[in-house]
Amino acid sequence: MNKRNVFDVLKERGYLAQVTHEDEVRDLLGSESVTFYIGFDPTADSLHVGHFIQVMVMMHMQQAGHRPIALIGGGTGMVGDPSGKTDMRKMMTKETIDHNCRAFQKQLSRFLDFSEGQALLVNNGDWLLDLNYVEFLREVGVHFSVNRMLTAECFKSRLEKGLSFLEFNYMLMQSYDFLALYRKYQAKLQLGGDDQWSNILGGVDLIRRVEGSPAYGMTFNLLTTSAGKKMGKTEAGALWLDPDKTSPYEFYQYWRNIDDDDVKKCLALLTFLPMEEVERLGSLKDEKINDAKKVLAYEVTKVIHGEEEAKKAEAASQALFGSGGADAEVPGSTITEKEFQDHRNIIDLLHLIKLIPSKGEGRRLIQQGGIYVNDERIEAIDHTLTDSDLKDRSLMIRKGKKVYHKVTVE
RNA sequence: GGGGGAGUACCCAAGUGGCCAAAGGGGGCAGACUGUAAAUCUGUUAGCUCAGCUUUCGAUGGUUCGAAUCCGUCCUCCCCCA
Repeated sequence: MNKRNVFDVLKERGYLAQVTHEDEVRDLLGSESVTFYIGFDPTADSLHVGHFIQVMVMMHMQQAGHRPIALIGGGTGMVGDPSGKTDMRKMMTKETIDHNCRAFQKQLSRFLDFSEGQALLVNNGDWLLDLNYVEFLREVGVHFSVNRMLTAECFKSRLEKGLSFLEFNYMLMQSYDFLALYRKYQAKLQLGGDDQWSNILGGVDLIRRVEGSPAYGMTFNLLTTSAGKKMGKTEAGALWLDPDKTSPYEFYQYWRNIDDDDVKKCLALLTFLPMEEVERLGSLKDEKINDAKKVLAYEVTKVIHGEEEAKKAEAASQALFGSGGADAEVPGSTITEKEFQDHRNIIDLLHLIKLIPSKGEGRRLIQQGGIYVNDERIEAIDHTLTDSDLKDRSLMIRKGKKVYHKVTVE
């Protein structure tokens, strides 16, 4: 542990948003192995890039010799965090939550070393679900001032739109998590996205009051674009870590196409490249910054999907957009001879391979000149494909400028 | 529990008997320009067998030649009072 203080690393890379006690936390992280935790609520069956920032932090921390606890919110998920949300969350069934928890576990174990207790994975359902209401109120509830809670930033938007008592309790539950982890594993530090600030403070205060011991909290910047919007959104919704929900190719392409202004930030937050390299790549201008985007896309894809998938995605992108070899694995689908014969009409085929959600959309696309077959623009909405369109039993369809889809007939 | 208000397409939001598949904005998609970027401009954005038809304005049942718009019931949410 002769490395730099991880606190400085996190700060330099731009993760830090708020810290409860900056100097103390820095000293602590520099002097001993600290057990810390980050919670993940199982709101979907895969983590997405928003979560990934937190995972990156955990990796940095673990590399620096600290012990991460990944907390999966099997208990808090039953309530739903109202922080920053404008609408009430849909209540999820217990089955869904369990299913999502397992998916999270699987994904997290790819990024952190859980062997020999170097990192822990716990589920707060283990202690939250069997709580006795009155006991909980007496032990935890007494320490919370409703007056103060109401002034918390995280409830602000909900005080205008409505907030149920169920969700109002979320803060207490998360605070109790911290206390439980403190007691069980001596966790002294809770990390989280900046939207978790109020919830984290709740836990820090609770431990200080109940145990009379110091506890700390620290939040990280959310992944936003330079325009301030949440990043990691695609037309299909979030950018998922699950390759079945967002393919490595799509994933790679997302980062390849990111705004110039966001390149440097993403390199720092989402890759392990040394900061000198981040600085160098991030300061490239105009066309040159495309090189930085390629590095970014490759590196992020590598961390999440592995080197092999990253190379494939890179090769496919090169083949489609550059001058690379044509035999790379480009995205596409395989159909049978019969399906091809039955869908010779271009719109039918587009619909079959799910490149368009409806045939009306297909007509519009063609009328606007957005569909290409083997690099030739399709002009008529009743265009019919022939066998001679098949080159090597396949044809390349392009939708718009960037969506490539190779159809192979078997 | 009493009183008031609201539920409209992916989101916000106009529309209060026919001219409404429904203004406007956001977002999405496509075209132009580019650097597989951003900004900008243009078009488009319920479905289908597309100059025609079908389904949509919280749910359901009515009134009417005709309803997102009127009436009844129900559901959900918000505000004020208790």
